[in-house]
Amino acid sequence: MQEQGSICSATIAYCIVNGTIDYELAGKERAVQRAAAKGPDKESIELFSDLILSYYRQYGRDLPWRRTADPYSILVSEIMLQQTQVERVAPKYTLFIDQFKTIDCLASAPLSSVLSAWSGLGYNRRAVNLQKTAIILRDEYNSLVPEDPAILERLPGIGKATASAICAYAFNMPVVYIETNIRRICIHYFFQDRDNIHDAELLPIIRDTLYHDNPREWYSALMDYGTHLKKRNDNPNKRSRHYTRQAPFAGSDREIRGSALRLLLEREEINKSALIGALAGTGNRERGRIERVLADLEKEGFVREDAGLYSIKE
DNA sequence: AATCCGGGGAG
DNA sequence: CTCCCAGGATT
Repeated sequence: MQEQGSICSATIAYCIVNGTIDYELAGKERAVQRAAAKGPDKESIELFSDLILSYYRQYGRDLPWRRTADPYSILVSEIMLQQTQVERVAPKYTLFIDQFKTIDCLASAPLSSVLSAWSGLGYNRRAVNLQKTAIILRDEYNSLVPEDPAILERLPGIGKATASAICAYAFNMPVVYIETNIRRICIHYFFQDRDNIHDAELLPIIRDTLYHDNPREWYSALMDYGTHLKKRNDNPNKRSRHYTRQAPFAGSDREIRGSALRLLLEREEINKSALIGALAGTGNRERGRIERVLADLEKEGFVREDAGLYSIKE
Protein backbone atom coordinates (compact mmCIF):
# COMPACT_ATOMS: atom_id res chain seq x y z
CA MET A 1 0.00 0.00 0.00
CA GLN A 2 1.14 3.47 -0.71
CA GLU A 3 1.09 6.32 1.76
CA GLN A 4 -0.97 8.88 -0.08
CA GLY A 5 -4.06 6.89 -0.86
CA SER A 6 -6.03 10.07 -1.26
CA ILE A 7 -4.03 10.96 -4.34
CA CYS A 8 -4.90 7.86 -6.24
CA SER A 9 -8.36 7.11 -4.98
CA ALA A 10 -9.55 10.71 -5.17
CA THR A 11 -12.55 11.07 -7.39
CA ILE A 12 -12.21 13.78 -9.98
CA ALA A 13 -15.51 15.64 -9.89
CA TYR A 14 -14.39 18.50 -12.06
CA CYS A 15 -11.30 19.83 -13.63
CA ILE A 16 -10.11 23.43 -13.58
CA VAL A 17 -8.08 24.64 -16.53
CA ASN A 18 -7.07 28.26 -16.92
CA GLY A 19 -9.53 29.25 -14.23
CA THR A 20 -12.54 27.63 -15.86
CA ILE A 21 -14.23 24.34 -15.08
CA ASP A 22 -14.07 21.63 -17.74
CA TYR A 23 -16.50 18.83 -16.98
CA GLU A 24 -15.84 16.99 -20.22
CA LEU A 25 -12.13 16.74 -19.48
CA ALA A 26 -12.88 15.60 -15.94
CA GLY A 27 -15.05 12.83 -17.36
CA LYS A 28 -12.24 11.65 -19.57
CA GLU A 29 -9.83 11.71 -16.66
CA ARG A 30 -12.18 9.60 -14.57
CA ALA A 31 -12.50 7.12 -17.40
CA VAL A 32 -8.74 6.78 -17.78
CA GLN A 33 -8.28 6.46 -14.05
CA ARG A 34 -10.85 3.68 -13.91
CA ALA A 35 -9.56 1.80 -16.95
CA ALA A 36 -5.87 2.19 -16.18
CA ALA A 37 -6.29 0.86 -12.64
CA LYS A 38 -6.42 -2.64 -14.13
CA GLY A 39 -3.25 -2.08 -16.11
CA PRO A 40 -2.32 -0.73 -19.52
CA ASP A 41 -4.67 -2.78 -21.67
CA LYS A 42 -6.05 -1.83 -25.06
CA GLU A 43 -8.99 0.09 -23.67
CA SER A 44 -7.05 2.17 -21.16
CA ILE A 45 -4.42 3.05 -23.75
CA GLU A 46 -7.15 4.20 -26.11
CA LEU A 47 -8.76 6.38 -23.44
CA PHE A 48 -5.37 7.65 -22.33
CA SER A 49 -4.41 8.74 -25.85
CA ASP A 50 -7.71 10.50 -26.30
CA LEU A 51 -7.35 12.35 -23.01
CA ILE A 52 -3.80 13.56 -23.65
CA LEU A 53 -4.46 14.65 -27.23
CA SER A 54 -7.77 16.32 -26.54
CA TYR A 55 -6.22 18.22 -23.65
CA TYR A 56 -3.43 19.37 -25.92
CA ARG A 57 -5.72 20.41 -28.74
CA GLN A 58 -7.74 22.54 -26.35
CA TYR A 59 -5.16 23.85 -23.91
CA GLY A 60 -1.78 23.26 -25.58
CA ARG A 61 0.73 26.02 -24.90
CA ASP A 62 2.13 28.28 -27.56
CA LEU A 63 5.86 28.13 -26.82
CA PRO A 64 8.65 29.78 -28.81
CA TRP A 65 10.53 26.53 -29.54
CA ARG A 66 7.35 25.04 -30.93
CA ARG A 67 7.24 27.72 -33.59
CA THR A 68 10.47 26.58 -35.21
CA ALA A 69 11.63 23.48 -37.06
CA ASP A 70 15.29 24.41 -36.77
CA PRO A 71 17.09 21.52 -35.02
CA TYR A 72 19.73 23.81 -33.54
CA SER A 73 17.10 26.03 -31.93
CA ILE A 74 15.32 22.99 -30.55
CA LEU A 75 18.61 21.65 -29.22
CA VAL A 76 19.20 24.94 -27.40
CA SER A 77 15.71 24.85 -25.94
CA GLU A 78 16.14 21.30 -24.67
CA ILE A 79 19.38 22.16 -22.89
CA MET A 80 17.77 25.21 -21.30
CA LEU A 81 14.75 23.16 -20.23
CA GLN A 82 16.85 20.70 -18.22
CA GLN A 83 15.63 21.14 -14.65
CA THR A 84 14.31 24.60 -15.46
CA GLN A 85 10.71 25.74 -15.71
CA VAL A 86 9.18 26.57 -19.07
CA GLU A 87 8.12 30.04 -17.92
CA ARG A 88 11.66 30.95 -17.00
CA VAL A 89 13.23 29.50 -20.13
CA ALA A 90 10.93 31.11 -22.68
CA PRO A 91 12.23 34.72 -22.57
CA LYS A 92 15.86 33.59 -22.21
CA TYR A 93 15.51 31.23 -25.14
CA THR A 94 14.29 33.97 -27.45
CA LEU A 95 17.12 36.31 -26.50
CA PHE A 96 19.70 33.52 -26.77
CA ILE A 97 18.63 32.43 -30.25
CA ASP A 98 18.49 36.05 -31.31
CA GLN A 99 22.10 36.49 -30.21
CA PHE A 100 23.41 33.10 -31.38
CA LYS A 101 21.42 32.32 -34.50
CA THR A 102 23.40 29.33 -35.75
CA ILE A 103 25.72 26.55 -34.62
CA ASP A 104 28.70 28.36 -36.13
CA CYS A 105 27.74 31.58 -34.41
CA LEU A 106 27.57 29.94 -31.01
CA ALA A 107 30.73 27.93 -31.61
CA SER A 108 32.82 31.02 -32.34
CA ALA A 109 31.36 33.30 -29.66
CA PRO A 110 33.34 34.35 -26.56
CA LEU A 111 32.48 32.17 -23.59
CA SER A 112 31.74 35.28 -21.53
CA SER A 113 28.99 36.29 -23.96
CA VAL A 114 27.46 32.81 -23.77
CA LEU A 115 27.56 32.81 -19.97
CA SER A 116 26.05 36.30 -19.86
CA ALA A 117 23.20 35.20 -22.08
CA TRP A 118 22.77 32.20 -19.82
CA SER A 119 22.81 34.08 -16.54
CA GLY A 120 19.63 33.60 -14.58
CA LEU A 121 19.00 30.10 -15.88
CA GLY A 122 21.31 28.30 -13.47
CA TYR A 123 23.39 25.15 -13.88
CA ASN A 124 25.93 27.19 -15.81
CA ARG A 125 27.92 24.19 -16.98
CA ARG A 126 25.04 23.64 -19.38
CA ALA A 127 26.18 26.80 -21.16
CA VAL A 128 29.79 25.64 -21.30
CA ASN A 129 28.76 22.21 -22.54
CA LEU A 130 26.33 23.68 -25.06
CA GLN A 131 29.11 25.67 -26.64
CA LYS A 132 31.38 22.61 -26.64
CA THR A 133 28.65 20.73 -28.44
CA ALA A 134 28.31 23.55 -30.98
CA ILE A 135 32.03 23.37 -31.65
CA ILE A 136 31.89 19.61 -32.16
CA LEU A 137 28.90 19.90 -34.48
CA ARG A 138 30.66 22.59 -36.50
CA ASP A 139 33.96 20.71 -36.74
CA GLU A 140 32.79 17.11 -37.09
CA TYR A 141 29.18 17.17 -38.26
CA ASN A 142 29.18 19.83 -40.97
CA SER A 143 27.34 22.21 -38.63
CA LEU A 144 24.31 19.94 -38.56
CA VAL A 145 22.45 18.31 -35.68
CA PRO A 146 22.75 14.52 -36.05
CA GLU A 147 19.41 12.74 -36.47
CA ASP A 148 20.44 9.93 -34.17
CA PRO A 149 19.85 9.61 -30.41
CA ALA A 150 22.97 7.48 -29.92
CA ILE A 151 25.20 10.12 -31.50
CA LEU A 152 23.51 13.01 -29.72
CA GLU A 153 23.90 11.25 -26.39
CA ARG A 154 27.67 11.33 -26.70
CA LEU A 155 27.77 15.11 -26.96
CA PRO A 156 28.61 17.09 -23.80
CA GLY A 157 25.56 18.04 -21.78
CA ILE A 158 23.25 15.74 -23.75
CA GLY A 159 22.01 12.60 -22.07
CA LYS A 160 19.36 10.01 -22.85
CA ALA A 161 16.38 12.29 -22.25
CA THR A 162 17.69 15.31 -24.14
CA ALA A 163 18.92 13.22 -27.08
CA SER A 164 15.51 11.62 -27.40
CA ALA A 165 13.65 14.89 -26.98
CA ILE A 166 15.66 16.50 -29.75
CA CYS A 167 14.83 13.59 -32.06
CA ALA A 168 11.16 13.77 -31.16
CA TYR A 169 10.74 17.53 -31.55
CA ALA A 170 13.23 18.31 -34.29
CA PHE A 171 12.90 15.17 -36.40
CA ASN A 172 9.52 13.80 -35.37
CA MET A 173 11.05 10.41 -34.55
CA PRO A 174 9.05 7.88 -32.47
CA VAL A 175 11.67 7.64 -29.72
CA VAL A 176 10.82 6.32 -26.26
CA TYR A 177 12.14 8.20 -23.27
CA ILE A 178 11.39 9.27 -19.72
CA GLU A 179 11.33 12.75 -18.33
CA THR A 180 9.68 14.23 -15.27
CA ASN A 181 6.31 15.12 -16.86
CA ILE A 182 6.03 11.75 -18.56
CA ARG A 183 6.98 9.99 -15.36
CA ARG A 184 4.36 11.88 -13.41
CA ILE A 185 1.57 11.06 -15.86
CA CYS A 186 2.44 7.37 -16.12
CA ILE A 187 2.69 6.90 -12.38
CA HIS A 188 -0.53 8.78 -11.76
CA TYR A 189 -2.61 6.67 -14.15
CA PHE A 190 -0.89 3.32 -14.50
CA PHE A 191 0.63 2.84 -11.05
CA GLN A 192 -2.14 4.13 -8.83
CA ASP A 193 -1.51 1.68 -6.01
CA ARG A 194 2.22 1.30 -6.28
CA ASP A 195 5.25 2.78 -4.63
CA ASN A 196 8.98 2.69 -5.36
CA ILE A 197 8.35 2.48 -9.10
CA HIS A 198 11.39 1.92 -11.29
CA ASP A 199 11.74 3.78 -14.58
CA ALA A 200 12.23 0.44 -16.32
CA GLU A 201 8.63 -0.32 -15.46
CA LEU A 202 7.43 2.86 -17.13
CA LEU A 203 9.23 2.44 -20.46
CA PRO A 204 6.94 -0.28 -21.86
CA ILE A 205 3.93 1.90 -21.13
CA ILE A 206 5.52 4.92 -22.76
CA ARG A 207 6.33 2.73 -25.75
CA ASP A 208 2.87 1.25 -26.01
CA THR A 209 1.04 4.56 -25.66
CA LEU A 210 3.26 6.51 -28.08
CA TYR A 211 1.23 8.21 -30.80
CA HIS A 212 3.20 7.14 -33.86
CA ASP A 213 1.28 9.34 -36.29
CA ASN A 214 2.94 12.41 -34.82
CA PRO A 215 5.54 11.90 -32.08
CA ARG A 216 6.30 15.62 -31.94
CA GLU A 217 2.69 16.45 -31.15
CA TRP A 218 2.43 13.54 -28.75
CA TYR A 219 5.38 14.54 -26.63
CA SER A 220 4.31 18.18 -26.66
CA ALA A 221 0.96 16.99 -25.40
CA LEU A 222 2.56 14.93 -22.65
CA MET A 223 4.56 17.95 -21.50
CA ASP A 224 1.48 20.14 -21.27
CA TYR A 225 -0.68 17.53 -19.62
CA GLY A 226 2.07 16.69 -17.16
CA THR A 227 2.22 20.35 -16.18
CA HIS A 228 -1.54 20.44 -15.82
CA LEU A 229 -1.46 17.35 -13.60
CA LYS A 230 1.16 18.89 -11.38
CA LYS A 231 -1.07 21.82 -10.53
CA ARG A 232 -3.85 19.70 -9.12
CA ASN A 233 -2.31 16.68 -7.43
CA ASP A 234 0.50 16.01 -5.07
CA ASN A 235 3.55 15.05 -7.02
CA PRO A 236 3.18 11.41 -8.12
CA ASN A 237 6.91 11.38 -8.77
CA LYS A 238 7.42 11.01 -5.04
CA ARG A 239 6.43 7.40 -5.63
CA SER A 240 9.22 6.94 -8.13
CA ARG A 241 12.20 4.90 -7.09
CA HIS A 242 14.37 7.66 -8.54
CA TYR A 243 12.84 10.46 -6.52
CA THR A 244 15.41 12.49 -4.63
CA ARG A 245 15.45 15.81 -2.88
CA GLN A 246 17.98 18.47 -3.55
CA ALA A 247 20.29 19.92 -0.91
CA PRO A 248 19.43 23.50 0.13
CA PHE A 249 20.85 26.23 -2.07
CA ALA A 250 21.50 28.75 0.71
CA GLY A 251 25.00 28.33 2.04
CA SER A 252 25.95 25.79 -0.63
CA ASP A 253 28.99 25.70 -2.89
CA ARG A 254 26.83 26.35 -5.90
CA GLU A 255 25.67 29.58 -4.33
CA ILE A 256 29.31 30.63 -4.13
CA ARG A 257 29.90 29.48 -7.70
CA GLY A 258 26.98 31.53 -8.93
CA SER A 259 28.19 34.62 -7.11
CA ALA A 260 31.74 34.16 -8.38
CA LEU A 261 30.59 33.85 -11.97
CA ARG A 262 28.38 36.91 -11.68
CA LEU A 263 31.22 38.98 -10.26
CA LEU A 264 33.58 37.89 -13.01
CA LEU A 265 31.03 38.63 -15.73
CA GLU A 266 30.63 42.17 -14.42
CA ARG A 267 34.31 43.04 -14.80
CA GLU A 268 37.15 42.05 -17.05
CA GLU A 269 39.26 40.61 -14.27
CA ILE A 270 39.58 40.58 -10.50
CA ASN A 271 42.60 39.85 -8.36
CA LYS A 272 42.39 36.81 -6.18
CA SER A 273 42.22 38.45 -2.77
CA ALA A 274 39.55 40.92 -3.85
CA LEU A 275 37.47 38.13 -5.33
CA ILE A 276 37.75 35.98 -2.23
CA GLY A 277 36.94 39.00 -0.07
CA ALA A 278 33.84 39.78 -2.06
CA LEU A 279 32.66 36.18 -1.91
CA ALA A 280 33.38 35.81 1.80
CA GLY A 281 31.60 39.04 2.57
CA THR A 282 28.28 37.73 1.32
CA GLY A 283 28.23 34.78 3.67
CA ASN A 284 31.10 34.92 6.15
CA ARG A 285 32.73 31.90 4.59
CA GLU A 286 36.14 30.40 5.01
CA ARG A 287 38.89 31.32 2.63
CA GLY A 288 39.90 27.74 1.99
CA ARG A 289 36.45 26.76 0.90
CA ILE A 290 36.23 29.66 -1.54
CA GLU A 291 39.63 28.80 -2.98
CA ARG A 292 38.48 25.26 -3.58
CA VAL A 293 35.36 26.48 -5.34
CA LEU A 294 37.44 28.77 -7.57
CA ALA A 295 39.77 25.90 -8.37
CA ASP A 296 36.78 23.81 -9.40
CA LEU A 297 35.49 26.58 -11.65
CA GLU A 298 38.90 26.78 -13.26
CA LYS A 299 39.12 23.03 -13.72
CA GLU A 300 35.66 22.93 -15.28
CA GLY A 301 36.56 25.56 -17.84
CA PHE A 302 34.63 28.55 -16.52
CA VAL A 303 37.46 30.77 -15.42
CA ARG A 304 41.18 31.35 -15.87
CA GLU A 305 43.74 32.42 -13.34
CA ASP A 306 46.85 34.27 -14.44
CA ALA A 307 49.33 35.77 -11.98
CA GLY A 308 46.71 36.19 -9.27
CA LEU A 309 44.15 37.64 -11.69
CA TYR A 310 40.88 35.83 -12.27
CA SER A 311 38.74 36.24 -15.39
CA ILE A 312 36.24 34.32 -17.49
CA LYS A 313 38.08 31.84 -19.68
CA GLU A 314 39.19 33.02 -23.15
C1' DA B 1 22.97 4.47 -6.14
C1' DA B 2 24.37 9.04 -4.28
C1' DT B 3 25.88 13.71 -4.89
C1' DC B 4 26.70 17.70 -6.97
C1' DC B 5 25.38 21.39 -10.09
C1' DG B 6 21.52 27.47 -10.07
C1' DG B 7 18.31 30.08 -9.35
C1' DG B 8 13.74 31.51 -9.18
C1' DG B 9 8.78 31.21 -8.51
C1' DA B 10 4.86 29.01 -6.26
C1' DG B 11 2.61 27.71 -2.08
C1' DC C 1 10.17 28.35 5.05
C1' DT C 2 9.88 23.96 1.46
C1' DC C 3 9.47 22.17 -2.99
C1' DC C 4 10.84 21.33 -7.62
C1' DC C 5 11.63 22.33 -12.18
C1' DA C 6 11.44 19.31 -20.50
C1' DG C 7 18.64 16.16 -16.43
C1' DG C 8 23.71 15.27 -16.86
C1' DA C 9 28.22 14.07 -15.14
C1' DT C 10 31.01 12.19 -11.80
C1' DT C 11 32.07 9.26 -8.05
